[in-house]
Amino acid sequence: MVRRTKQRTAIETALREGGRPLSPDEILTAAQATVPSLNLATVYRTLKRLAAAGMLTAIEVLGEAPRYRLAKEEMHHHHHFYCSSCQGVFCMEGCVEGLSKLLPQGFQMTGHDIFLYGLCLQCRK
Amino acid sequence: MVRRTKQRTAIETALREGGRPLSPDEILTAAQATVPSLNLATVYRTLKRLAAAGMLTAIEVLGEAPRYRLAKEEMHHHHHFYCSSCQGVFCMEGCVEGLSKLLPQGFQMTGHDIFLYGLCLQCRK
DNA sequence: CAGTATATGCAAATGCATTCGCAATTGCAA
DNA sequence: TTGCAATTGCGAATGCATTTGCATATACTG
Repeated sequence: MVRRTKQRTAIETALREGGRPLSPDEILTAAQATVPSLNLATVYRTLKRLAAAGMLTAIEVLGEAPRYRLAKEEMHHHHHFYCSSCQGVFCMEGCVEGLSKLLPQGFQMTGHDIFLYGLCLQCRK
Repeated sequence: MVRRTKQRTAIETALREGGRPLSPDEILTAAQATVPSLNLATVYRTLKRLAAAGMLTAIEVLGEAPRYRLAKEEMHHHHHFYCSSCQGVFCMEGCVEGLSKLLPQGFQMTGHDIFLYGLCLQCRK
């Protein structure tokens, strides 16, 4: 039977209110504001449980630990922005046209990813 | 003093003739056609040396080992295609317009990456 | 051709994100 | 409130790409 613990609540709250995909460490830090004793292993266990329940989506980042987000917030097609100052990942609405014109002759495209790099609003100040 | 050994020659040849960015393992396999005794550690040592000399560019792949390519072949702006069947990475010419319209208000873009996924010509057959 | 510093192969070591074992803790049904 | 199974924290273990130590092999100068 699944129990509702303060660590799980804190982790899910962190994910829900993060406003952007979070790395396991970012989740740990955010949730420790509520449950200081929280352990990284527990974060991973909870992420795994959420993922098994299909409630979590992973966002891979080039050369870094993946970021996680509640699936329902990640549902629609969109892309990500990576802040090279704070290492944060942000979601961006919309997409672009004409990607298939990049495709080499005879290749078949099933999907795509776009990553923009730069400075987020906070770090730009 | 730097020596020209058959393993280095084989590794550089593999990179030069690969026609696409290669992973350390792909480089190992390709170069072993010439030097069967070649060791993965030697591949890494050679890649490191090339990188230190600025002759090598790394292409990060989501959740996988990076691919490497001689810098002069990677010079111009372009993007990559990942074949989900053979795990190969291919270069694509060209780029797309309108990326900056994705940018959230107040964010500053310094660069971008585009990855297309699908099947390469070989795997489609 | 000999001498030696550079390279190699091998296996062991690292660094890392992630997972596990286990004893102690804690929700929650009765 | 009680009892126990689900959870947790902790440290040790894993899996992985990559690096290193060292004895052996080899390229290259003289």
